[in-house]
Amino acid sequence: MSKSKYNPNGEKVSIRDVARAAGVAIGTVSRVLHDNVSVSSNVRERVLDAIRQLKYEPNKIAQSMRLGVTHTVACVTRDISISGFGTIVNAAEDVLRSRGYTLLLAITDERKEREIEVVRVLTQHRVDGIIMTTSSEEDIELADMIRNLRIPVVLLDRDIPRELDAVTIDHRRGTAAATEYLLRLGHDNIALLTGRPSMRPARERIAGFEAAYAAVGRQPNPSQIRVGGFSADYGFREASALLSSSSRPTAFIAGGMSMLPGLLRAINSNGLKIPDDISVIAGADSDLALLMAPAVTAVRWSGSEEGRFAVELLLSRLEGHKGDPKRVMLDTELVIRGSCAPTTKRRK
Amino acid sequence: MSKSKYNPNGEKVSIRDVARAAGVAIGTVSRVLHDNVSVSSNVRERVLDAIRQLKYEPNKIAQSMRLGVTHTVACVTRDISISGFGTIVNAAEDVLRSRGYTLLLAITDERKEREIEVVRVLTQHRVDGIIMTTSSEEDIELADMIRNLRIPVVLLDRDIPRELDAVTIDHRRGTAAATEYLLRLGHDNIALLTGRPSMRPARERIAGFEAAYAAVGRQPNPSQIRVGGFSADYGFREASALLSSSSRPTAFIAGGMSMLPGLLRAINSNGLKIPDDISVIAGADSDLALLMAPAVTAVRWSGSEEGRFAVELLLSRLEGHKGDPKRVMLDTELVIRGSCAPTTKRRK
DNA sequence: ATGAAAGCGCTAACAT
DNA sequence: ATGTTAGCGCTTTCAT
Repeated sequence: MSKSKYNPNGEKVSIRDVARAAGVAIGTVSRVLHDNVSVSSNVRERVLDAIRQLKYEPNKIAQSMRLGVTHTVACVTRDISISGFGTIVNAAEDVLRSRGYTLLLAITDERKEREIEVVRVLTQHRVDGIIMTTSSEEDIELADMIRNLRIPVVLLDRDIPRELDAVTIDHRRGTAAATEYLLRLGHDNIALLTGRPSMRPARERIAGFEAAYAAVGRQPNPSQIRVGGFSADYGFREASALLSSSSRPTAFIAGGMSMLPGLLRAINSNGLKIPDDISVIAGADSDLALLMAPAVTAVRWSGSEEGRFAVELLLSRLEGHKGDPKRVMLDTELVIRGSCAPTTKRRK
Repeated sequence: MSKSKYNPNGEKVSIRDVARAAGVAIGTVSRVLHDNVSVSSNVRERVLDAIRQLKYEPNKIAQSMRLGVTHTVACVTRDISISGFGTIVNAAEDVLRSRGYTLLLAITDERKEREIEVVRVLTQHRVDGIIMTTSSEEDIELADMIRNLRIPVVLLDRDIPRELDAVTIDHRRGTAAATEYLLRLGHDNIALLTGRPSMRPARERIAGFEAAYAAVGRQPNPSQIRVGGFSADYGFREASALLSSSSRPTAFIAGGMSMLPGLLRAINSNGLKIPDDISVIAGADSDLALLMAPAVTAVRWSGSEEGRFAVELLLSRLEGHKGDPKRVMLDTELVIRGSCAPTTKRRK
């Protein structure tokens, strides 16, 4: 059979083997592979047959080498065991695949050294572009490294470096709406748990929080704004501390993707009941928020859109689009559920 | 400055540019790159300098071309917005990175055509190995396709094709323990919601379910075993149907990674209370299970270990290990929380 | 210790 | 319409 004839050891079959089997030159094989017009249907058939016989798969490594593009895009992010991130990556993969790209994934654990190392390796792999979150927008070394990249980069929920495209979330409006809602329910001691202001999502949430207070002529108590990290553990620690402090908040805003679990743990272990003892708003929606009893009021946006837009921005650059940095900001919506109660109704 | 001298357009810098800048042959540059002994410290320094000056990054595409390996591994899975899958992929990426590999990710949505297409593309990218779940262990075409791959494949929670390495989970024991526990609480009408038996996790759960019944000399009612899919939606639909059937179960086992959300939705919308009206066990642990009030009793295993073992098996093959298929089965543990009550205590 | 050169698989420019 | 060939960046063998 032709397989043993032209590819005796069952080894890797190359375009050369196909050419030999079809009795044509390799250039011709390449032509049929790329639907190039100038090839007779007779020859085309023979080549296609040989390809099937030999189970030939074009070598994209060699193509990349020759063409200077790899048709790969990397996504660099903190932790995809957080389902919000998974949703973004999922959506990104979907549109990338449908456009002929393959996704490389790198997890950074929000650590700068990892981010730098990982981007270096991706550069060596000659990915065509990168979609990423960074652990800090203030770090010069990080910013320089990204800026000096020779390939387009799209930021996820970051807006520095300014010269890059980015898709961001309107956390400011989301958090303002959440705060306003709590204020209207009579809460005047609201705690905001979020990450470090060196990251946009935290900055924006804080700004929204303060804006809502300002809109009613007040100011939040700075000690009720906790800005140490986006992790569930941080949420747990700070919530625990606040709950046992003398000025215990009557409401919490969990300003991060994985902060609600930590906050709930703290509330549970204090034996508090939502919403009777304490009101809660999640700064990101999740199954957990939706399915708790009572369900948790949440600031919602579409992670799928976030992923999709990021890819669109990137692909547009890869297709040669020049011009100023593009920013896409996604709306947020306050989904009111059962986790907040008016203060007047509160027992004690 | 040397940058403009040797790399005038600020374009891609190659080993040739480095060689020129250092005044040596490209072979020599390659030698210092690979810590090859035979290079004088004098020359080595000059080369290293040039590399720094030019910000040279070796081209892994060219290396792959030359060496025939890409140092990339793909993970092919259903949906990483499910946090259980994210945990596996996270862990896999971590050990891959630490061993010098880069992860490619492909999402299949559990659809056969996608699995086939995606594996073809990954083959073209010449990934060194693949870690994957398949949508069916009975599909001949799928099995053949995987078997004919020229690279090592490690299955995640599947055991067919038999000739492949795999890491599996002891769902049988986990589900048996869950069932036994419910039986001991007095439940005799337990529903099992799980996926199609063409996938190992479903088969094993059913087997465990039946084994636990058999151990007390009974048999489950076949109509209480629903085996149509692993999705939250499926869980919701079947749970809803069962809850409004004449022989409403007194307990549910949600046998899948994302089935608990669906089940809880159904229970909520029926206005039922856990555990008073209905007992629930999750077939996989999650934040949701942990943080519900009451917390949901769950069958737990380590997704991180699953990901890590899968990579270890794969790397061992990549390092040349021959021999029979290796199987690693991870233990499960029934974590008892507050979502199950004895039947005698049930109101009604 | 270092240089020179072949060749990995492919595409595209150039011949015919 | 088809064949031939240079060259993408690299590693490694063979000289020297």
